[in-house]
Amino acid sequence: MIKKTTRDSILSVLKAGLRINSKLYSILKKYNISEQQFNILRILRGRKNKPSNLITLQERMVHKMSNTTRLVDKLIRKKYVRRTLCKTNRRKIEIFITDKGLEVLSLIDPIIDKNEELLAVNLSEEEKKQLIYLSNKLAI
Amino acid sequence: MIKKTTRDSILSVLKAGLRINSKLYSILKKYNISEQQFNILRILRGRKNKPSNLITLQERMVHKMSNTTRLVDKLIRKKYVRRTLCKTNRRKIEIFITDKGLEVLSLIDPIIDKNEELLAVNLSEEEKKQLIYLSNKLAI
DNA sequence: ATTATATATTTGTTATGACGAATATTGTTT
DNA sequence: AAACAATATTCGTCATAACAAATATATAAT
Repeated sequence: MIKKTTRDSILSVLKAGLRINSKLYSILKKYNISEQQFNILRILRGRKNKPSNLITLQERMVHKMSNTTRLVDKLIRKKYVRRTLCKTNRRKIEIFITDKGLEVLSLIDPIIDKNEELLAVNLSEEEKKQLIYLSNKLAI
Repeated sequence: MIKKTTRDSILSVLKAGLRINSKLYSILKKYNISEQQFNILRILRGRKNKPSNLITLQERMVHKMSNTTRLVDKLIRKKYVRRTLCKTNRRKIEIFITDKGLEVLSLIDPIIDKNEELLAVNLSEEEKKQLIYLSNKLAI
């Protein structure tokens, strides 16, 4: 018989994750950008001018691998990223964030930050550290 | 400037939630049942023989409201639930779990339980309680 | 009674996720 | 070099999520 605390700890984290997800999602929606697209833009910015290929992106994405090809397609259509063929290895593509992509990020970032602060407002600094520690030990 | 602990606490919980999700999903997939369908079946079982309508289900579902009508459709096709019209209020439908639905639950339950225990294996009883407390304070 | 409003469900549409197959290129083995 | 395996990406398909609109019934207001 499974312990109630076991089940509840998993359920609590699952639900908290869903609440976070839906909050961030509702913000990004206004900018006509999906969470995963946002995630890709942030990864690209983080890599400065180093090019990224699809596998690099997939590895670093928060969410499960979806269809990164098509996610990038959508970002290209919005002119937030550009894609070129890798010259040394023609199987690879190289993906860069554009100035327009950086702009939209700088627009969204402070709003996400503010909301993340709101999401965590009930936790003290010590509690946040504890939560990081504990949730990292869950489900690995 | 947002604190690293704030951002990390949210990211850790988000990722832990995704890990839980993907673990449970991969189990249920083998039984050709989605998480949300499983969730509905458990809710129905929990309500014994009391009928449930769509709104009851929606309120209790862990995941965001998807399309409950169609989820129930799929469960009916598998003969795990049945649906009748409410006699006193013809806007409502009444949904019940069938014996076949109960059977499939009793098949899956122990496997889910075992995996939930595995997911939480690195946490002590005290830590689980702490995690429940902290994650419930996040994102509300 | 007629109109308006609220409730409960269903349906249509678009976008995305999951996953496997297909294609192209590169690297390795014989 | 030919055959084969490994790597990187793209494409096809189906299921589901998100959301809006439509439909049907019930309740309330005039």
